[in-house]
Amino acid sequence: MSTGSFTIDKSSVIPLYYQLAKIFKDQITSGTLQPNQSLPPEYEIAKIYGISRPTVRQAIAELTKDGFVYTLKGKGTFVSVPQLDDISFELDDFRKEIKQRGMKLSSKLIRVEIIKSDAMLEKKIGIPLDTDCLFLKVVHFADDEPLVFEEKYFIYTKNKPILESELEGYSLSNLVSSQSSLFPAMSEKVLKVSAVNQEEAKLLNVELNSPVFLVEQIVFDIDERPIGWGKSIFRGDRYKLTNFSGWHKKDKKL
Amino acid sequence: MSTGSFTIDKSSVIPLYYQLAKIFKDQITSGTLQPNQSLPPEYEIAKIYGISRPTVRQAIAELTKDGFVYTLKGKGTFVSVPQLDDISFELDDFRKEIKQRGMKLSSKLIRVEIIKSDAMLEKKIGIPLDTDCLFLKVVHFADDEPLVFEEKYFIYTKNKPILESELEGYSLSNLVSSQSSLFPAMSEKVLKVSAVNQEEAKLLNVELNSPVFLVEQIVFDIDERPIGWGKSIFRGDRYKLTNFSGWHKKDKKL
DNA sequence: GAGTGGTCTAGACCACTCC
DNA sequence: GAGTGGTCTAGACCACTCC
Repeated sequence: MSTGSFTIDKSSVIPLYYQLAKIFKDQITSGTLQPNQSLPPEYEIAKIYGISRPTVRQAIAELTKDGFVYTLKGKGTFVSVPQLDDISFELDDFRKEIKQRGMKLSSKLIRVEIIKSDAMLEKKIGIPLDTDCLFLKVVHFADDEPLVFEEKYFIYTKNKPILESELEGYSLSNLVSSQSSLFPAMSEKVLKVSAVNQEEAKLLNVELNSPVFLVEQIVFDIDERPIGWGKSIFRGDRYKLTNFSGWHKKDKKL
Repeated sequence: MSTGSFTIDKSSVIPLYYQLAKIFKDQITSGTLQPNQSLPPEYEIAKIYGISRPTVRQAIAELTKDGFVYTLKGKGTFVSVPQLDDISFELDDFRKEIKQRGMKLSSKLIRVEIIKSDAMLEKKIGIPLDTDCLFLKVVHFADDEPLVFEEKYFIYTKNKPILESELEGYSLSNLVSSQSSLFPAMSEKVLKVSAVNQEEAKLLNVELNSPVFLVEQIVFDIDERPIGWGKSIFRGDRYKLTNFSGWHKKDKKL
């Protein structure tokens, strides 16, 4: 079973380094090159395919980035063993996701107020006492079905009028950008499981104690000072996080 | 507040491209260079710092990889806007994690048998009917507290004797490697939330209906044929997944 | 047509590994 | 000391963007 040509076409519009990387990828995924086996030295690869060493290095950089090979200084370049046992999950912004599925996205502001940060906010997040903050509760719907419930606190430094429509649909870091003069530079998110309380059950239209995803987010400015905090609850019966690892689907996102 | 030198030291042991990348990183994180602002053209950067264009390009490749800048062909190189609203969670192999925390890891094999794959396995995973499979149930403990409950099915092609100790502690892809002649090349994992049933509650020593993380994994061979399936239940009161994104902690793992 | 990043060459010297 | 990848130079030509 041949998965591709083993020669380089110098007249092709496809870059030489890309053609070379493809050749090695094919040899690795077809088993011709086994894990931990070494590739020929760079100067040799250059000689074999009639190209320069920098071009060979560019191909190897590509293969390294995609996790197919690793290099050891002074020793050589070797085929990687695929990493399958780490879990790395990704969840795009749920607003994007709902729209991508062609569903109607809507949001409802349950509550909004300007508060002074209290001892809880100071202790839990590190926002200094008596700082002006906005506090929001929002429910997000897809095709009129409630899917996500969010509570957010963030430092509020602008004195411009607040538009409800601006508060409903924005993510925490967008809210901080638009409603304060602070610049969100870093974010920490923690994913937990939880069982819904009475308020959450009612807002999300699920039974009391239903299992849900709980994401707690803290947004920091460039000096690592916390400037916002959010809690999002995703219905467990409607959400899952999927992860692919290994060789095949790697270029999915490239 | 100066976060570093703005000149390159050619006599330093630190590579020139790395020094140059550091200069731009400092300017970006300090706000001297704002998001979407352009860097000088490559030939100009080369002239300014007295280095060659390939070295400048190596620095820019580094900055691109770390998410600080992006390039547009024919237009230039620009400072990125930090991406904060994607969720990407990572959970290392839980065995590694428990050991890293200095806790005692142990595993208990609840059940093991050789079965022929049935209609459920064929439908759910795609393993052909009547294929020899191993079926396992294992509970993993940290300091004698049950934390994870796993059920696994995978194709069994070797006829060598099975050692219980080999089955207890291995991850699904390691099990497939060691107990069959198949080569796991890709893995799909889905993370869900769930509430424990009676059996799971008893084994994990939690109350009935407690919320838990549920990870379903399918392992594929190089031709994308499924060769193993696993379900892992992580106690919700003991597990969380943490994620950092943005500019600062980026080099954490490099 | 001027400006930009993308690709490629043919060299050079270095630090590291392994004997 | 031989072999290897890491860094760096000084050029060349190209496709693309924008006018």
